[in-house]
Parts: sequence; structure tokens; C-alpha cells
Amino acid sequence: MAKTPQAIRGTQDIFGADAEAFAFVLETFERVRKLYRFRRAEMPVFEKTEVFARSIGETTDIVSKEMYSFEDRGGESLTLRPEFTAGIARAFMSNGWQQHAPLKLATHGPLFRYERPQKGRYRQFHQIDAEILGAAEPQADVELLAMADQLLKELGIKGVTLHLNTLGDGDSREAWRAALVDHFRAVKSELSEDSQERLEKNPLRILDSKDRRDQKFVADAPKIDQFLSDDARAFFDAVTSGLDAAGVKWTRAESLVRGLDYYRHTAFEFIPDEGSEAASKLGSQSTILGGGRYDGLMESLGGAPTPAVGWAAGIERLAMLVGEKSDPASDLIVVVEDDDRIAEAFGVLKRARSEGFTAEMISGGSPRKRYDKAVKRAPKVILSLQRDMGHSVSHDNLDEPVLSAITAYS
RNA sequence: GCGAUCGUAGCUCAGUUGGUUAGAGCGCCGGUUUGUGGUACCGGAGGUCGCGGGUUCGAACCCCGUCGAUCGCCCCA
Repeated sequence: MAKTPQAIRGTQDIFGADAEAFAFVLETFERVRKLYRFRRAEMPVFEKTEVFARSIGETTDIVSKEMYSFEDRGGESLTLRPEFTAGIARAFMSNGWQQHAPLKLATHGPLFRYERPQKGRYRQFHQIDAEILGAAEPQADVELLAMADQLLKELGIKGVTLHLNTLGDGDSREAWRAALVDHFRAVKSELSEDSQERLEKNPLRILDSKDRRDQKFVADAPKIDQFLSDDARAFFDAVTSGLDAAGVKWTRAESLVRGLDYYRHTAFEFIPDEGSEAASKLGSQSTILGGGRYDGLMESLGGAPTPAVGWAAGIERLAMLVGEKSDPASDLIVVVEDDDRIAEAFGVLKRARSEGFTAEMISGGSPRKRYDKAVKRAPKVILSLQRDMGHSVSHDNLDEPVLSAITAYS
């Protein structure tokens, strides 16, 4: 006997209540993105490796270690998409979507990262994603965040706050970065081992270190505000005042950073409040929706400079927060207590479904136990077809609309 | 890549200092009871105790390895 194959590490089979919650997230996203007039797009799940390598920057070990890359038969290196943004940027450039700018896009689907699975983190996971391409003005950031905020509210997720920061424009960002390196280099030997390494590779990341030894130096580290140009400051002010006007609550998060160089200005994450139910459900993977402005990305992919801003959110994480979504009960269950009446049951089912009612049949197992099975599934109406052409209809509500589909039996 | 915990029926779990034929609940199948009925009872199928070595007269239990899961660290586009 062949051994039963196992699922790939970090993949999941989603079913039942989890699948219902997953679907609920998608349905809500689809509804809300229409309210904000974001247009749907579908992208390939794989691209030439360079699409992601160049967007992410070849330096980090993300490229070498964390991506699912492989060679196709022509010897070209391809990669399963680890994020949406790079592929969308590529599509924007290769299809001439500049003509639609400013272009508001929404998409969703599976993404792949070669990581150690843990709570809320899988190798194949799923995100919803929203981007505004070719929009330089801060209103775009506000629009995007207002949609995110409304989405979370409509999902019924509570105890989550928008953490907001600015990375400034290119010059501000560089000046800040240099000041941070100076600041931390001065105390290098007192930093955690991890942060000593970050100092060389990704100094901004020291700011969100979890290590106690780093925290005191983080507290008095230089702030981006000292380095903001007038334009950058005005941009951030426009974003925050726009959020206030749109009724989106936010909090300033001076340590919230993005490691990659193409990020400019706004960076944000929706994070559960400490001690909240949402926080405990998510474990250490706390960000449920994150994004920012990436004005420098298109250039690094060889295109014309194109301002853009976007966010993505993990569907699995959102699904963990939306509460129990059980499979909904059917409107009608037809119980066949006499096997000679199966054909009749099919007729009834066809009628009910044509009229838009959910309906199913129970005709298996011991005839005496079929009715009980139907009762356990708690449908709105049970029609049982019994021996000798008898029947019964049971329901709690005389006005139940589905009764109209089975008038012959009422 | 690193660490901790875990791995017994389809599911949730018991399994006593290692001791004979490995258990329960739920679910599933069949039957009895009820007969407009979500009840109760009886019976049944289903497990080489993740896998491979080792210690022992004897291992689900102890040791080593391996695979997998969970949670955390690193990373987080």
C-alpha cells in the first residue's frame, strides 16, 4: 500500500467554520472595495524572480532564503509571489495602466513565503490587497486608510488601532537613517546580538526590537520629525488631518518603519490594542493590516517614477478575529423515509432551489433515523416523505417563505 | 536557521512506578424504543499507540534518531 501523502509544511486545508470565516472576510472586502470604487484585478501567482528580487533589494536574505523560487524548463528563474505589490507594479508598467492613473485596484489570493510556520503564519497564506497607483497626493493615503478602517469595522473587529508614521521623503529618510546609525553605533556593545547585526544590515529595524537591552536606547533615539523636510511635514499633516476629517482614529507610532528603501512618507499598521481579545487571538503575529507609500518602487523596477500607496491584510488573521461563522442552516430539508419516493424528493428540491431557497435531502442510512438527522441540522423547514404517500411538514414559523415552494404539501 | 512543548480510533482525549486481549465521549453503521418524532437503550465497524532503531524477560510509557504538528526567536516584502 502506498503511503498517504502529507500536505506540504505550512499549507492548510481550510474547512467548516474556518472556511466560512474566510469567505466572510472576502465577501466583506469585495463589498467595501466597491463602495470606495476600487477596481478588481487578477495577477499571476508567479513572476520572473527579478520582479521580486529587485523590488525587495538583493541585499537582504529575503531573496535567497524566504522565497519559493525555481527554474522553469527554459532555465529561467521564477518565483511564487511573496507579495502583491511588486507584481501589480509590473502589471501597471507592462500594460500601460498609466492611462488609468490614478488607478485604484483591489485583489486577493494566495501568497508564498518560505518561512517556519507559526500562529497566523503559513507558507501559503492569503491576503486581500488595495493599492492606489499614480497618485502623489496625500488624499490617496487617506482614502486608502478610510477603506481599511471601514473594512475592519464591517468585519466586526474591535480593539484594533491604526498606528501611523512617516518616513519622510527620500532625503529626510536618509538623514534620519544616518542619525540612527550614529546613535546606535555609539552604544553598539550594549545592544543585543541581533541588533548589533541589524546595525549593519537594517538599522531601522532596531527600533522595533523585542529585546529589553535595546529598548532604552530606542527610547532616546533620534526621531524622524527632526529630519523632515517642509514638504514631507506638510504631506504628513495632510494625511493626519484628512484621517481626522474622515473619522479614522489613529495613533502616532514613531518606531514603525519599513526596511526597504523605496518606501516614502506614510507607513501604517493596524495593530490590536495591548491586552485586547484580538491581541490574544493573534499571538506574536500582531499586525493584521499593513502598508505604506512606495513612491520609489516603480523606478527600482526600471519604470518611470510613479507614486503609489497600498496595503495588504492576511485573510487568515482577519478570519481569526471575526468570530465563529458556522455553516448556515438550510431553508429546507427533504427527508425521504420511504426509498420509493426519492424521485419525488428531487422534484421538490428542484422547485425550492429554483425559487432561491437552500435545500438538501436526507435519504441515507436507516430510514427510521433520517428524520432525526434532519432535526439535528436545524433547517427552517423539514418536509418528510413517509410510507404510503403520507408526509409531514414541520417548522417554527408559519410565515416562512420557503413554504411557498412546497405548497403541495402544506 | 535556533529553541520549547507535543504526536494513542474519523474528532477530543484517558491510559496508573514499563506488566498479559489498548479505553471513554462524540461521530459513523445496524437494531430496539418513540411515531410529528431533536429521547433512551443495545450492538457493530474503526488503532501495527507518527516512523525507525535501542534498553528490557516484557515498551503506548524509558533512551537515541527521524518525520510531522504547535508556540516562540530570527525574518517580516
